[in-house]
Amino acid sequence: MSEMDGTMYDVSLPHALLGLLAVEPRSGYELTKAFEADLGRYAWQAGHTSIYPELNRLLADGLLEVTREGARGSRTYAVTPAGREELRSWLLAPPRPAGKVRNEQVLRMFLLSALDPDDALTVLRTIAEKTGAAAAELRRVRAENGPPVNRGAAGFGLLAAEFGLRQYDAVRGWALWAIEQYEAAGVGSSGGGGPAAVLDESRSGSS
Amino acid sequence: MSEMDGTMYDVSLPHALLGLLAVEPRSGYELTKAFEADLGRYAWQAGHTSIYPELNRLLADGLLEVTREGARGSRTYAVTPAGREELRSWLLAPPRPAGKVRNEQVLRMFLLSALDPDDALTVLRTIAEKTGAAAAELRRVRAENGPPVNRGAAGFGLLAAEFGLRQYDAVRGWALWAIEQYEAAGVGSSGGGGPAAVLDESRSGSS
DNA sequence: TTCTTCATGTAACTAGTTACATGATTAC
DNA sequence: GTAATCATGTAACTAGTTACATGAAGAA
Repeated sequence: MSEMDGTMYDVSLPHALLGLLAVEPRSGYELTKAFEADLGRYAWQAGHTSIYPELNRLLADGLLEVTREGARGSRTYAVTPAGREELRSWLLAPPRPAGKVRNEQVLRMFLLSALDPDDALTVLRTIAEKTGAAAAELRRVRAENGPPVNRGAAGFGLLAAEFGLRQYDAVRGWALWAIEQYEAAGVGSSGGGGPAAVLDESRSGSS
Repeated sequence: MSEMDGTMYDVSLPHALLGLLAVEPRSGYELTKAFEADLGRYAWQAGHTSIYPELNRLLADGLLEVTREGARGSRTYAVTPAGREELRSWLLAPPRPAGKVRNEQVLRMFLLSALDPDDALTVLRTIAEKTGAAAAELRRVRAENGPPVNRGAAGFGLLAAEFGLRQYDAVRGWALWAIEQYEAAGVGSSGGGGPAAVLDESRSGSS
């Protein structure tokens, strides 16, 4: 094997698993669902094909233990003291500057300035609309039945919902601001040319 | 080869490159720096070892062309009409629900509920502090010399800076909110026990 | 008994990183 | 001439995805 000497784990899937299991012991199958519902929506995604091997690795490393073997071969995992310590030290350690970011949504936003202004406005309006709807939906769900998901698992759902909400609002606010900038620059009515240059002076007009 | 029939590209590195080059033709080296400075900070990261092969692929696909060959073997790439069209259709296409998210920072926040409240508060305070400082710095830089980076390349820097700012503020706001929740639940003074359960009722106290 | 869901796994592939390697140009 | 930076690349590895595969348990 290669799970050796108590190693670094600067990766994150293992910590996501430790975190979910620290809140509440679960089986691999349940973890898979948790990723689809909770974590996967905002923070980290993983399919069962990543999860199961990782669980076995964490087990071999002594960070997890099997607390129950149920029907059709299911195993319920719980975090060991060593696992708790690993999670704690990872969370308390200073994350590398700004952390790893790879967000397709954000990428799309940034590439807007490469589009011609009319297209950019279309995209911005869609973003504003979608994030507005998503935020409203989240608010509705939360108001109706408290923590939207994971009701049994305490704070997780609350923190996540609030974070998602603020995130949506921030993105929507940005989109609306960007639309204003474009419109103030006279796009959409006066045709191309002069003042649009504020946000997009260097497009070569090609194609 | 395998760059065949005008294919799907639901990936994103190629689009990031097309986007940057649509704003302004650059060499692979310059793109690498742009990823470090601009895009890489918020949206997508890539090292030169991913970029160069990808440029060659896009070139072979006819989405890019070499417009200049400079000193020590440098090639300046520009987007072809086909490339512009590819970028445009990708940006206008409806992104898959919520987009791919894999953000380590966000993961850390979510796992907070797995920590005991005192540790969680420490992390939250650090987050609030760090994002506050980052936002202040961004504001300062922007106020001083307009678009912080990429001054020659038009709107990109402006949109990015504003987005980053709102993002920082949102995260900071969330962290402060979360701190309030924990404190309202009586953590940090009254010791563990009763009301802390609001945010963390199910920690099994094990170890 | 058939279909669905639960529950786990392997194999092949894709994307991206780290480490290694090379050479040209500019600054001192 | 020596060091730093510009500029590109290859090879080996890691992480994660998709497709494939299996079987048990419960519902119809």
